[in-house]
Amino acid sequence: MTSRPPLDDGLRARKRAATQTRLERAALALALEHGYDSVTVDMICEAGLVSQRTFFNYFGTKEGVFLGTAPPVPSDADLAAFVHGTGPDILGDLVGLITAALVGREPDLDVLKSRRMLIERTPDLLSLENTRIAELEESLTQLVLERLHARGRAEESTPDLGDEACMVVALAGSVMRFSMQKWFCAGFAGTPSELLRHSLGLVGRITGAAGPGVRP
Amino acid sequence: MTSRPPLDDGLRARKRAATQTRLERAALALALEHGYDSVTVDMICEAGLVSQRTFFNYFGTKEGVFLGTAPPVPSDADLAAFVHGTGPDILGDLVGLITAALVGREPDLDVLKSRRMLIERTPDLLSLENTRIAELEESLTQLVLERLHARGRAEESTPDLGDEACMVVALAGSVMRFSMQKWFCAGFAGTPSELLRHSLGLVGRITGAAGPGVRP
DNA sequence: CAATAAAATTACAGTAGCTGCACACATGCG
DNA sequence: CGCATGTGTGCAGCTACTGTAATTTTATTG
Repeated sequence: MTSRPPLDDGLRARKRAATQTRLERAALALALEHGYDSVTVDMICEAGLVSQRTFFNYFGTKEGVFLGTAPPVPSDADLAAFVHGTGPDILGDLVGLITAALVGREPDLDVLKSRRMLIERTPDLLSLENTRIAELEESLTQLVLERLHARGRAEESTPDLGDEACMVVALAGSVMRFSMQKWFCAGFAGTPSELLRHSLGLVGRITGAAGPGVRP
Repeated sequence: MTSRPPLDDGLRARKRAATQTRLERAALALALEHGYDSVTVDMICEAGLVSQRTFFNYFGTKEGVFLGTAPPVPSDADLAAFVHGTGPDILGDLVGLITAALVGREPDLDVLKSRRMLIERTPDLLSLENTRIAELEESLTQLVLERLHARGRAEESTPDLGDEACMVVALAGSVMRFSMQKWFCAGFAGTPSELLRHSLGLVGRITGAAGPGVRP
């Protein structure tokens, strides 16, 4: 109890990380081969050389191993950049922030893409993923509120500022879902940032906005 | 097979309907009393005087009895009114259409409100509900596309018209989620249509639109 | 290195949601 | 009444998931 806190690179931590990725990859491979529904937790455990109980100690649910253990949380730097961003396009900046967090988490792009395609085509997983994102909404709303404050907006002059922040987050969710589907299901020939610009352009066209970045 | 289709008001149909609502109400009452997680299917079956097997024949899943059997589908009249609507506010009209379908399905308003509050506070149910709505998205997109065509828009001049329709549906989903949460969790002091107007006003403010219904 | 504390893994038993199947029963219809 | 069809039920079984207690593995300390 008096010793220094456990190192991140001890044998223990390395073994843990190894087991986790081993299970994640085994699960992904099995699902791509047999389909999500046909894959049982026991199959994954056998392929990953752990007991079923250990599996659940790691991921909690069957879906967990496919979604990854950690929710996509942005870096502090990105967070600060967002709050103090001076652009007029809050929605676009927020979408960018979320995207960066999502992509920056998985170093292996092939694995990322396989995983995303599996999620996109599996209702169970997609539903769970949306739930996870919804759990982030509260903190995102807080974040948007901070930015609004930083830009001089206040509850005194705008009583429903909290609602506005909440709606920004909700709209960002829509844009994300649309873009994800476009990117991983339909195939979008272009870069991610082009796709996001396209999506945000659509929003502007629909709501009759002059377009993001308009200056009165 | 040559006889006329089974009457809607035969003994059989009436018994079926009775059993269904009996189970739905029993489930709702149990969940409000003990909490969703503590209620087991067996408890609902005992209260509803049916076997577990029959329960699953009716609802398929535990969640099903709480969400209601049929997804909220608008009436043909409302559908036609939407497609040929001439207002400039597609988003608002679509949100109104969905709301009407949702409210018009449950005659008993107390039951509706209890159910919605339970759904809203139960992640499992909320997630499932979102999945159900997502299943309607394809047909809604088609509907929006029809309206766009009726207003003279065509793929020839706007290649990404399908994307635009898809985004309209996605945005409507955001507005619905926001409004539902506001209505059933926070308490909104006002009529539903006021709430929807408020929500749509927020969207306009965020995207920099001159506002829905603007006439140049 | 040996002893000991802490953490990880495991087996085992049990619960709950859900399904296929076969059989009994009720209803609608001639 | 007699038959076809729809409906309810019991049962066996599968899968996801959890609590518990025992066992093994890693880390630390004397």
